[in-house]
Amino acid sequence: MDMKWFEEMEARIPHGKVRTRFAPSPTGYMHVGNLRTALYTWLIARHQDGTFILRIEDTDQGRLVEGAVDVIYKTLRQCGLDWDEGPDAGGPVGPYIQTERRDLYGKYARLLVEKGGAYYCFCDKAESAEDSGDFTKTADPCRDLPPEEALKRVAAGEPYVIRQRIPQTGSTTFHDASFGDITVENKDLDDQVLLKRDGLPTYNFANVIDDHLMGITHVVRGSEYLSSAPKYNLLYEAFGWEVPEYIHCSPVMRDAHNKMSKRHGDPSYEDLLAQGFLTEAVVNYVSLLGWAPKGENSEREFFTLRELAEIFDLAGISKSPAIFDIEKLKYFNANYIRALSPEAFFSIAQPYLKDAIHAPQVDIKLVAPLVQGRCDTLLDIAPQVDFFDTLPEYSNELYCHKKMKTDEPNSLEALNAVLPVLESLNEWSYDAIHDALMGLAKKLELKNGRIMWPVRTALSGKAVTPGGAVELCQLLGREEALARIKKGIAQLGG
RNA sequence: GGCGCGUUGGUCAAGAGGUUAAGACACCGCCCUUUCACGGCGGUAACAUGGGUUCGAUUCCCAUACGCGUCACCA
Repeated sequence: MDMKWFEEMEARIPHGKVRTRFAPSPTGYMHVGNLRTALYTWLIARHQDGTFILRIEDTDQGRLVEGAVDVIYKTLRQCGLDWDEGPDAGGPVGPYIQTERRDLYGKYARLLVEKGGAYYCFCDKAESAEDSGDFTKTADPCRDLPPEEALKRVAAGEPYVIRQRIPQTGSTTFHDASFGDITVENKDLDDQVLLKRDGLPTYNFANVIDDHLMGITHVVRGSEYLSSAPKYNLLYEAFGWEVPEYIHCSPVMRDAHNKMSKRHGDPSYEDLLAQGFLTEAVVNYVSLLGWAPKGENSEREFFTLRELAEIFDLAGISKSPAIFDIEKLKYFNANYIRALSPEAFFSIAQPYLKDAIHAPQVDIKLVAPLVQGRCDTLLDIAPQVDFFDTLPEYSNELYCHKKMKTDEPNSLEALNAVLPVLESLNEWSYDAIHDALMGLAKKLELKNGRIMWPVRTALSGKAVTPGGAVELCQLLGREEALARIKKGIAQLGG
């Protein structure tokens, strides 16, 4: 055994700073839960001015999806989760793609056999993977094979796996940053496979090796790995390595019983963008699913990524699962949309506006500020502005509003009074229209609403519009506005 | 089934033995307003259950219930 090589590997490991890693399997898209794991992992690193590493776990070639790695890159970049080391960025402890590290794992597995922490197993799959009723630790005949004999059979080309040798007695205590100490009896742990028959490592083994070799100080992962965690300690112990801090996160749920999943039609990060959500809102909301700021910040909910990095604290991570609530996401999104500068909003909203408004005289740049404060998602824009292109069919009941004190007859009167006033306007500007309409109300000694409501109704054919009568007049342009008022008069029987 | 973990309003959650048990979303009401929305103000609504420990338990311990995870040569 070439101990020199192992020493060199050890020598590469950086020490002293916090190092975290996000280690996704490239399966095609980023679920919300994945995104949250990436976020927490990144936050832990950035909070302590540490290093964030991207590692691709692609040992399961069967599940590989074309282009999936690009989705990961793209998502992390969009979310602002920059990585310091990774497949593309390089770094001192590469390669950062597991299939490019495959030779490593066998060497470490054999090293572990020498150290007594593992053994060769020649059993058939069926022989040790017990599926009878009560399941206990496998009584593997290979466990007690004399080393020389095992080596001889390996040399003879007999197929084998390498299993972890777990003590028959005693117990192992594993520490997790949010779950605390978890103690299990060693007899309840089974001799898991470390190196598969094909020579590739299992996830559990590759993880430990890579995390150690990459100098990872904080391991963030899903709570589904909690039960296998004690075995990790035994592995580290057998190698004589330092155990990193573990942070297990409970899942993001779609409801009380099910995890969010593509299968159930739950949205991935990309889906959410397509549904008109802003990245910043998604990131902010997701950060709060399973984590809450402590102390003085415990009543705050809106945070930029920078602010999160500053205050992120392991103590705030929750042990119980959190249900993803699209309504609350909408609330965050609406707030982020409103907080945008008018220019920023316009550039984001432009495609949606262009898609919905084709009438040439309508200036979408003026429509934008009217809708900015009125949508939860970008998808809410189109249905609000559809009346600009064509006046919808509407019922005269729309003219009746109790609070405005309007009904069909007095709406007709109002429109009849408004028409000549607007027709005689020589300047079709917001101020001119506004003054004319308000002046008319005053002159007739009517509440503003008595004039404004019928006008807005005639112009839009809707009960709810972005902007009021004046804005709509201005945006529709003289010709179209007057035509719609005439249409209203006609429809009211005038 | 064994083992592990979890359980504060519909949802996200603060709280760490003594509190009128925060705050936010949603919901309802009022105000503002040329509509709606926004905004402001207010309201409804919670410690899974049973035993301990304690002068006192949402908080600590033990059961029970329910839920989730895991028990692969998948990750």
